[in-house]
Amino acid sequence: MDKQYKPRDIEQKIYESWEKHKCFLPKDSASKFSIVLPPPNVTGTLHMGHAFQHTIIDVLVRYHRMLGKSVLWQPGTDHAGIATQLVVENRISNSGINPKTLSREKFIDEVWKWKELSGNSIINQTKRIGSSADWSRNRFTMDDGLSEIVRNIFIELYNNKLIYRGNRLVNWDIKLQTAISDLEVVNEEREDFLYHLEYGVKDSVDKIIVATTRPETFFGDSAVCVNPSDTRHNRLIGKKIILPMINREIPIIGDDIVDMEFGTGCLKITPAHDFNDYKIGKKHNLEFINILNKDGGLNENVAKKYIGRNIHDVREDLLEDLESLGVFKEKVPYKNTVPVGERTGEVIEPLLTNQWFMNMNDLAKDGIRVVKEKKVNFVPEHWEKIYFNWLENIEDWCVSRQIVWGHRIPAWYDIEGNVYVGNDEEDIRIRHNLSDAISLSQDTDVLDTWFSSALWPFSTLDWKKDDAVFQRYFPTNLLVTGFDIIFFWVARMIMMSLKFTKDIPFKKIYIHGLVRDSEGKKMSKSIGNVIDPLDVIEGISLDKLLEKRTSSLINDKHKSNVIKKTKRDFPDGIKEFGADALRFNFCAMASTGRDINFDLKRIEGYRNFCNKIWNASRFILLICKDYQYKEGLNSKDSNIFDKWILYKLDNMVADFKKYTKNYRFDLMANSIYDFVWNEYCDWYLEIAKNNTSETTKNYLIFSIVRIIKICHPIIPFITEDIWKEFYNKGFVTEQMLINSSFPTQIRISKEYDVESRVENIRDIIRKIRKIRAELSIHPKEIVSVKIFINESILVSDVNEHSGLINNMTNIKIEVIDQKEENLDYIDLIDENYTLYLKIKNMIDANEEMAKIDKKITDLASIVNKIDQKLNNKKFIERAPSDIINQNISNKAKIENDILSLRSLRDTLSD
RNA sequence: AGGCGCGUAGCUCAGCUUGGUUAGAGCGCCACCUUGACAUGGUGGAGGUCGUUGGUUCGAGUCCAAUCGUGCCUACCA
Repeated sequence: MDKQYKPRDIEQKIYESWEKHKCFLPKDSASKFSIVLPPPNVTGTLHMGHAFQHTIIDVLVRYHRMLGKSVLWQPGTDHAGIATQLVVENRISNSGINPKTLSREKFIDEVWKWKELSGNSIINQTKRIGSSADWSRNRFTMDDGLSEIVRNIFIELYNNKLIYRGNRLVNWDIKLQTAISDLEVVNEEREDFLYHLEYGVKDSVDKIIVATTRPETFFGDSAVCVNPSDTRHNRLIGKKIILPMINREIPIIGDDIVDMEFGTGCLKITPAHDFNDYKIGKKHNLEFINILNKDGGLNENVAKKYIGRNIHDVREDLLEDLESLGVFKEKVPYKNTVPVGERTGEVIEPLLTNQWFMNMNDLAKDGIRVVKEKKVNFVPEHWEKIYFNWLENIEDWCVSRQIVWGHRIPAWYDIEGNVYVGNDEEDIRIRHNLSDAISLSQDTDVLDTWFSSALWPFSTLDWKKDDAVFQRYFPTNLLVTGFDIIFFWVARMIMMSLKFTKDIPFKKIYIHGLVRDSEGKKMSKSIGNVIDPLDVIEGISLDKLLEKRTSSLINDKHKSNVIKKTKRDFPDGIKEFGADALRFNFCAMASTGRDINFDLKRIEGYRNFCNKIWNASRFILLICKDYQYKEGLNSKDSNIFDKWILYKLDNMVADFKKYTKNYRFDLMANSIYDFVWNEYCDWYLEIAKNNTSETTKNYLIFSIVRIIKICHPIIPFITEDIWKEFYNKGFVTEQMLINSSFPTQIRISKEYDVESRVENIRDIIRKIRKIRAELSIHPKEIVSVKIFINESILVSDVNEHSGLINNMTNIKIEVIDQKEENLDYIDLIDENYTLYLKIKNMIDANEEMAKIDKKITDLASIVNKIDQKLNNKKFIERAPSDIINQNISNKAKIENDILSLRSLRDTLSD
């Protein structure tokens, strides 16, 4: 083995060998563990969120696999309708062709071509972080099988009257020219104005002033609304006004929805272009006047000179015209929130269109019920509130999109516009008894991407296709995902599974935080603060990083800033840390919080940890070079440290179990880190150096193998590689670690008080080291130490392990049977023993005495605090006795320490 | 406007569910150490009035109330 661990040399080879040996396929076993991967977009490249999520999943998957279960991790990708279509349109544009000129079929061909070309790149990246998914079952939402399920479910929902077609107001993105979900709309706060428009009232000298943020929609107004109890205006209710330029007469109506305090107290009503006005329009039976074409151009319902102009460009011109007509009087500054398309940045227009909707009422009720009944559990639990809140206020889901990439809606129309829903044209003709003479054309819309995603847990698990697979792995055990798609995805999967499989899709939902940059900002290509997980694994030079980060900036203004920050944060680029370090880091960060700030410094720490394990293994291999390992442990010859490390390992196994159960991967990582480094390497291995007996060798191999196994789910590459060495030496029998079994507890007998005996020895060593360091004794100086002990077991332990103590502290220790009176020694007093160190004339006494005085004062103040408690009558009366005793014994211990320090001080002052 | 998080060491975070040792970890910092697994290392150390105020309690980082700061989500008054 190399002196240093080099992830580059091992990771890819190891992954290939796992695949070659088909290690990711489910084994035969009575108990199962199954999980579906939230399918990433085919457009995507692996980002930190994926890497984090996959790590968490993979830890659990590997753990359960080592428990001998039949583990299925079902992977796949999502076709991501709009996102993918945009990417492909861009590609086509870049090759000099206008994508709009391509036929639907040709365009879809192009998408498939592109999907084959790059759609699988994310899968290859996923493999780099070690995900042990069953790639033989890889699925894509547009696969034939999945598409068939999508169609069938649509048809069934339609036949059940749960899907219907309707003319409704939807969020329209004029750039994409499609409806989008309100979840894809972000509200942006903008400094804007309230525009006051003054209309003359017909057959009256009265004027009425409306306040609006969108003057350009006045072409679509069909009423002006005032509050009936508003004495300024209510007498005008029932009269009419005439809209300027288009000379349309519209009524003044009354409704107490109008806030009298706001603006002018008069509200213009545009039922076809505003969600609130839509409701008012329905209520008062107003005219719905659409003024917009699908591309955002104004239609023939507006004044002639504005026909064809884009609604987002006309405001200034229109205001000028209205001003000259004396209608526009003033504008007042107003902070407004504007709906903006998440993908395009374009202001979203509510638009009346024919769309397909899914009635969500009953589905939502079932979705709420299974979580309320704890059949499905959120981890952490509080996320269920978010889930309930959404489902309780759910509206019908607009499932149609006016794009071409996706599952085409299985509906056909005859020339009269009658709708027929069915599998294909032939199916429809048979079902509805339509002759070939009637020409049918299919709906051009496709389904919202999330429609097929909602079916993912059962559509990928061979629902209605392979009962054995479905029965075995569905429902899945767990879903791991981010809180940002609880609405988009989690809720819909639950509802659709309940509806169609009559079962929940998963028992638990582990919601993880969002990975942010080290300053807590969301990682975004347009901000230029993205860290690519592959760059952390493989490393990247500063130049390349700069290029990456500046190439997709939305705004060139930021460029210099991005360059400056990147240079500051990564002066030498990013070092190569390897997938294992990245994975360990993700586990350590996976606490209950909502945000995860990504800090490269921490990864470096975990890379070092990997190196530590590497070297510990290497050390053991060196020591046990020609050793014949004997399965099983010979406890007769083992010493207290051997027993102690077994005991600690048992705790480790128990911890791991506990932390997988409560999904505290951060505590899991910390507990492993602490044990391996601070107990195993710092103590057990150091101790073992002093005694390389056969028994010890056996314990060394036994213990490191357990550690490698326990660590494997988190850091699979390095552990598998080390395993190979152990396998070659004949120390383990299973050829591959991934197929080995997870350790169970040994439950070592408690006949020896191993922990406290080892703790005593460690304490002696720590005390000596500490005083040596504090008194600045050079490490090479051998110090004579005597120890007087008043506990028999400790006498024998110290005698037995005096060589060890000597080596670990560079002293010469001697156990004496009465207290030492020689003034050349300084003494350290403990409850069970007194240490005498011959270092008096090696040090600067005054300096040391000052240090000791400070420490005595500190300890005295703690004693003081405890005394206050103990002197408090109420404390003695009401506190439980073990707490009181704890305080008493604690006080005694500190007083002992003080005594020891005083005595040390006295010795020094002599 | 409501809802949900967060605020603990220079930085990143545990600890709060179920109140009780001298509040922990990693990184960083300081000193010393080229000790034969590892300098991606070893030994020792410094550093915190737990955002603020009040309350409950014998006892509060932990429970309650208020408040400030901060982040997110949902719904929005044109």
